[in-house]
Amino acid sequence: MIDRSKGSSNMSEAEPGRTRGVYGISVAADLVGTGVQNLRAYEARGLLSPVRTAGGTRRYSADDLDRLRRICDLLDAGLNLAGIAMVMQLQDENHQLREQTTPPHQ
DNA sequence: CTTCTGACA
DNA sequence: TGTCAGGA
Repeated sequence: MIDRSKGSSNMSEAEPGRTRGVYGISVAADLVGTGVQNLRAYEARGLLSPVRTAGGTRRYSADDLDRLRRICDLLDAGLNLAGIAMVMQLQDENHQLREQTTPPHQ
């Protein structure tokens, strides 16, 4: 099926390479080389937070795709979904903290 | 496309 | 435990 409501030949739109690059779940699954069912399992474990459209379809941004890649790498490293979830949480906390406060460097 | 349940390595 | 497969 591949529901792509976006991407209607809209060149006039600004093109932020991150956070707004939307992909269908099938495209994201193909990109990471896994099935759509696995992507849902990752989201259920809190490894990802894809934007949900009004239709209920998931929209995977480039950032989410990068996160998926990290998941695959950590999974190959021998970690389970729970361990990856912790890594993701800590990484997200660190990212937010870095943007909020001034880096304690010098 | 979504959700859930079941089975296999 | 994680992945694959089927049906609603």
